[in-house]
Amino acid sequence: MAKETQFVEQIADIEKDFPQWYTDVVIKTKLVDYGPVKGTMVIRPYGYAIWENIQKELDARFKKEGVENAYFPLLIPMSFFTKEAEHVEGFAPEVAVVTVAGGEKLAEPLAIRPTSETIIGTMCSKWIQSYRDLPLKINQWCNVMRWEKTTRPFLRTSEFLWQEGHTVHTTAEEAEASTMTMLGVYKEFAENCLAIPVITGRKTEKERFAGAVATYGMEAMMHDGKSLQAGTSHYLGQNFASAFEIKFLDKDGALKTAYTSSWGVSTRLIGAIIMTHGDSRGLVLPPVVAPVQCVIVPIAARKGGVLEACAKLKGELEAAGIRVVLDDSDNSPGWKFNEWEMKGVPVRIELGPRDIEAGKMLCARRDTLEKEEYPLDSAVSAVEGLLARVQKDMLEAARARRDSRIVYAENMDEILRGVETGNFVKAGWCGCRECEDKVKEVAAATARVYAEGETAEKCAVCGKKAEHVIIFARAY
RNA sequence: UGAGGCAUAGCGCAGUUUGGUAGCGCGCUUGGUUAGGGACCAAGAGGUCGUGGGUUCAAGUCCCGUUGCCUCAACCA
Repeated sequence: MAKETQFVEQIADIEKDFPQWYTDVVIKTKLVDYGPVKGTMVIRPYGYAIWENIQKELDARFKKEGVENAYFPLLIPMSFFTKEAEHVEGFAPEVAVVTVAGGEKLAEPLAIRPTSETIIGTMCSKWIQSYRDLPLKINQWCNVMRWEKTTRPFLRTSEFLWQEGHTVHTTAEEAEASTMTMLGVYKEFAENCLAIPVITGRKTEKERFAGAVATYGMEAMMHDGKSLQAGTSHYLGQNFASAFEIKFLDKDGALKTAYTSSWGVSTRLIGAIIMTHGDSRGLVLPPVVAPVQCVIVPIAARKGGVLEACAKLKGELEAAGIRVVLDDSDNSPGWKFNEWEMKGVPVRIELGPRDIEAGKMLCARRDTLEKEEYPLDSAVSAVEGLLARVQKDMLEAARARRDSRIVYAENMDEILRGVETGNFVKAGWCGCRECEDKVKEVAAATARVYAEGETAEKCAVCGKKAEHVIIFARAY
């Protein structure tokens, strides 16, 4: 029997020690390394490739919505930053500030962007004069910095990569519609590309983005039943447009203040993928964003013809646009199986003398660990079909898992019991801040989003008339 | 900032109680044998024990200071 290595032992039982399992997997699979500055991460090539695939998929969707990419500066003058009162108040504690440059103290300190509403607002006010300039829809891919107290790779880091979209409109209705459209784009993307089922909805006042009129979020359930906010879309009303004087001359000749929205997803999505699909063997990556979709492991590679057959197969798959790697290193096959499983590669092909003789290949899928034989002469269609099935089955499995862990609560005890056992808890809520705070205090759970289209008789906390049904959960 | 813990080879750790030549596993290097679920044999390389001071003939070990990191609470995509 083969000796288990240290690494496999270290990937803890996922049910028992989920956060530790998560950190081990992220580091050991070489997605990231810790950066020299506390709370930062160095994203290694394998991890960055996932991000590139996410970017590619999102960019295609943004383009369909008429959104163009642009870039704005990293440093924001403090005076810009302080124009919107609630915004600066909300972000002040976590902003890093540059006070010295070129060896001299700066006359005005520069904030390292925690988000770019202020600088984009400033620029938009210069660009927009007429209703003909609207709507304006821009997106930027960039890094932002928020000086967090505790951090975890991908889920919460001091510096992270994201995209932030910003739109400017002539009317409130149009800006609100844009907010909802982008939320829908995120949901479709999360489910079809990342195989992560999400619940979208409006957030409570308490959870609202600083400076927004309304914040909408998408919430994903992790393996341990905790929620992760995987993306947000904000309707900003005229809050930023007023502060930054984004005005336009309308058809009727009147000078009007515009309405804006903003929306973003971050490298946290990579954390969401890991925590949604991963198992005790390591990563399980959805084929659409997997850096390597298929790995070929030669068996008895030194025997005549094996490596040649593997190379030929690789060429065919590559030509079909499949991201494929031939592992011709001199590690043992068993080692390679574990290594690539750990890295979450969706499909593995084992090809040895016996298969070549029989004109077959053995395919193993990462999500179910099932192995099946396929004829070599139709390898491309077999792998394409397998990748599509893995993608679909991963979403369905995650959805079934999540749906089985959504419960209803009538009172505080049930809320507590629900979140303690790793569930999303739907409960009636009167709408007051006191009840929301009490849930946090007693159950250590927060209001994630309103459950759209659901009603309840009374508030599960105070028993007064319920205004909404809300989803409570413990969150990352 | 409140509380607890850790710091010894690239990684994970033992050694500290009772001071006496710096250890183990994995990984790495070289050569050989292997190959359908983390192979085996042999030979190697690699550490001023986080850091500053003190006690002692002698400190990884005892004493004082200091720094960094981790977990929990508070803050958050």
